[in-house]
Amino acid sequence: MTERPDSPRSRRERPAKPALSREGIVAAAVELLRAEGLRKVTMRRLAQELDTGPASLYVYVRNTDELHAAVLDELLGTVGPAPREGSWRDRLEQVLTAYTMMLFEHPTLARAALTARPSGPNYLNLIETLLALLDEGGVPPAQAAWGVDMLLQLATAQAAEHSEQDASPTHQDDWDALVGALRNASPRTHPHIAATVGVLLSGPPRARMSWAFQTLINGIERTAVPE
Amino acid sequence: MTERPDSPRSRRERPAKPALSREGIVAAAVELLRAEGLRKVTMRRLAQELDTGPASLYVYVRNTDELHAAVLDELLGTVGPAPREGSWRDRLEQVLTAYTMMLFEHPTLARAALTARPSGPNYLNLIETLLALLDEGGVPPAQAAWGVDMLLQLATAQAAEHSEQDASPTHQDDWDALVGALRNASPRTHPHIAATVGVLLSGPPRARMSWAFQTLINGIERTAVPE
DNA sequence: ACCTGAACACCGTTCAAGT
DNA sequence: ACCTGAACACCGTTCAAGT
Repeated sequence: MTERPDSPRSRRERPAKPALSREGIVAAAVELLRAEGLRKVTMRRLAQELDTGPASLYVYVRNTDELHAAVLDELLGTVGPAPREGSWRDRLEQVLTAYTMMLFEHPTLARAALTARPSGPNYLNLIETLLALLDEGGVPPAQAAWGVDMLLQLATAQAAEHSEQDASPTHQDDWDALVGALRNASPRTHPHIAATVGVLLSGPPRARMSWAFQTLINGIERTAVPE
Repeated sequence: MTERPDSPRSRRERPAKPALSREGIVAAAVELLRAEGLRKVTMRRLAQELDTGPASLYVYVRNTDELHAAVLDELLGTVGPAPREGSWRDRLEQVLTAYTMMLFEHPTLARAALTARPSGPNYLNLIETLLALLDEGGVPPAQAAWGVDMLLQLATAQAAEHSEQDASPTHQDDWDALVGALRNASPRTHPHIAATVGVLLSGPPRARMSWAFQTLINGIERTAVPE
């Protein structure tokens, strides 16, 4: 299951030397992300892809983090608007799930998103959608406002953590080590772990994700913001 | 406000060439983290600190991620046991806050913790403590089990995101850009953002963190796990 | 003004060769 | 067996110099 670059030049036939521009750079970065993953979206590699030296990119992009944030906002456009059917709760979960799924495909991007917050139009639209749904559900505006932050954080963290894509051997080993440690926990020193280890590790990821969103929504509904 | 290595050899006088061992390596990594931050905890730099070549470390540590996970578990020992005073809710929040604060000092480590889960004894103890407190609060075991995962995820994500330490100019600029974008959101296209922008950005970080923990605890208390 | 070659100061990881 | 020098294949970012 190795990665295919798909085709080094897609979209158009790439004229000999397209003029540099921020949009062009970001577009090339997205293309590169799709083809080879974020780990390859480096200044040097991107410059190579654009037939120039790395220094040239710094005219349009402050640094690597900013580049990644721009890529994220671009991908956010993929998520699409809220569905029209179902309860506000279901629709809220659907939007969050769609956002999470998009990030699942690019775990490294999710990790970046946790720190470098995007501020592009697509991110704003997402926030607006979430606020509107919470409002529709009768959640007081203050709780909705603080809650949106948590919902996005949860979605991002889920993606950064559980990403199935990231089947790197190390990741798997870490997980196995944790599972082993939990299973072997002594009932004497760690009674609660021993008693609950079955549930601790149970449930398909989808079910846990759904439960997580509902749990957080329930909390947001019921927890007043300090005045 | 530049970083001081404090003193290249601390603790003991460092004999000419201490024998390599996993513990020695991890200890040196923690020392290096404290002195210069996780960004400097690289295989090469660590090897240099230990007077050897980078290849030698690979005998004891699988790779950089595993090294970071080991460092995290080591720091977890710092967090200490649950307090004895106060309601289970307060104590739960205190433990989570202590954990978060520890991670706040090392944002990069928090980011790493999101993916490379530790499985050392200190991590197990933390899980046990959280389970015990939820149990004391009468939260059904299944909800507590899934909830612990979320609580740790939230704490980690908070640290990775809001870390005040990470006052890197880029981070600040990103944030300013987002604030600007929210403030300028048109009431026509983004009515909910426009109406709520005050609260969206309000509140001291501590208050928001506390609210976030309480919100999640409330949700966990009230949301049944699918059978 | 805009662009970039070349350099600086780093990385992780592997492996053949040494002790 | 255990250890490691040296190499491979990369990084981000800066800046003096060119057009």
